[in-house]
Amino acid sequence: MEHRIDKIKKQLHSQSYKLTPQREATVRVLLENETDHLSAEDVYLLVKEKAPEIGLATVYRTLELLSELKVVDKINFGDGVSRYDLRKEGAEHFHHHLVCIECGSVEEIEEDLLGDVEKIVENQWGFEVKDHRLTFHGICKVCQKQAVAATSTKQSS
Amino acid sequence: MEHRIDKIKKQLHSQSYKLTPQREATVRVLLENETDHLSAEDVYLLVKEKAPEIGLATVYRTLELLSELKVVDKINFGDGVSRYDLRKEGAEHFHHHLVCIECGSVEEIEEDLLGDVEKIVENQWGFEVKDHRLTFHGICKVCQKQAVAATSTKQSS
DNA sequence: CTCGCAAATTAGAATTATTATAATTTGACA
DNA sequence: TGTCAAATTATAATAATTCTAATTTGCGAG
Repeated sequence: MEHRIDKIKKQLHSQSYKLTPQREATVRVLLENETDHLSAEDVYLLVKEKAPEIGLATVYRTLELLSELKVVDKINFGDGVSRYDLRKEGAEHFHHHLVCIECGSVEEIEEDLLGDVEKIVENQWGFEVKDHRLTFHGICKVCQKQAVAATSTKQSS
Repeated sequence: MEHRIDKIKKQLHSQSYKLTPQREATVRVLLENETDHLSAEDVYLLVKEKAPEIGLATVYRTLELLSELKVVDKINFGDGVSRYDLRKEGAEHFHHHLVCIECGSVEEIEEDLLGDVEKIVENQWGFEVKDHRLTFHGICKVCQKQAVAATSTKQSS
């Protein structure tokens, strides 16, 4: 983890930003909750545990900054809040998401599934793709099993 | 257009909702601005021209309702506002968007480019896809041309 | 036809997320 | 050590959306 913090520190310095204690605490929270899709408020509450003097506005500003540096991506699953998601090291593009409409769980897909599609868009629409957002809405594995279980219970009773 | 309104009316009735004048005015605005990706506020202002007595809350409720019925899709391009986009008649899935990071223009892609990708997700992740959101961020045709023009001007001067 | 009721609508207040402001603090560097 | 820009803080302001309570609408029973 220290390695990744170091790397982010260098990225900041290369743009002449500093890794202040508040920023470091925020980054640590993001690293520790990498799979969680935290909202700004969530991050704020978690950071506050390590650094109680931090202000909400600072968290917002830090997340904004990390977003500019492409360290995190800001996403929106349709509820009114922005969520902030760390990019994997060296990832060129944003990863994809599977959002379950039953239980609300969010799964991530690292693989880039869009190579071919991007080529089509570039060739056929003349649009130079820089980044993408892809989210699938549907039923996750767990909820599918539960649905099957519920059905068979009903039938056998 | 009347045909499409009729169809929406039937959809509403099938769930025992009514097509009130306010709702009809809202639907008309959406139909007349089909390519525009209006925000709730935009819709409100346009509806107000035809039906000045309408309230903002009603517009929100109507858009919410249309969203449930899958007549419109609620999208979010990362600025803080939700936008509402009519589905094409009979479209199973939501269409895709190309958002230009230079000029902010939004282009739509009707074709379903994700058939193969959805199969991969279903087979490999066991996730039953019901719908998707796909947005590409990049440089549109027009801005690409302008960039080229600017470069060559600079070189020749 | 009209009465009553449920659904829909209205204006405006309330809530939530986010951004701006102005004063204060911090820390690198001369 | 003193200075100065950058960063942070608390708080106020704004923007988007939702809630509330009172009022209106319009269909179906009588």
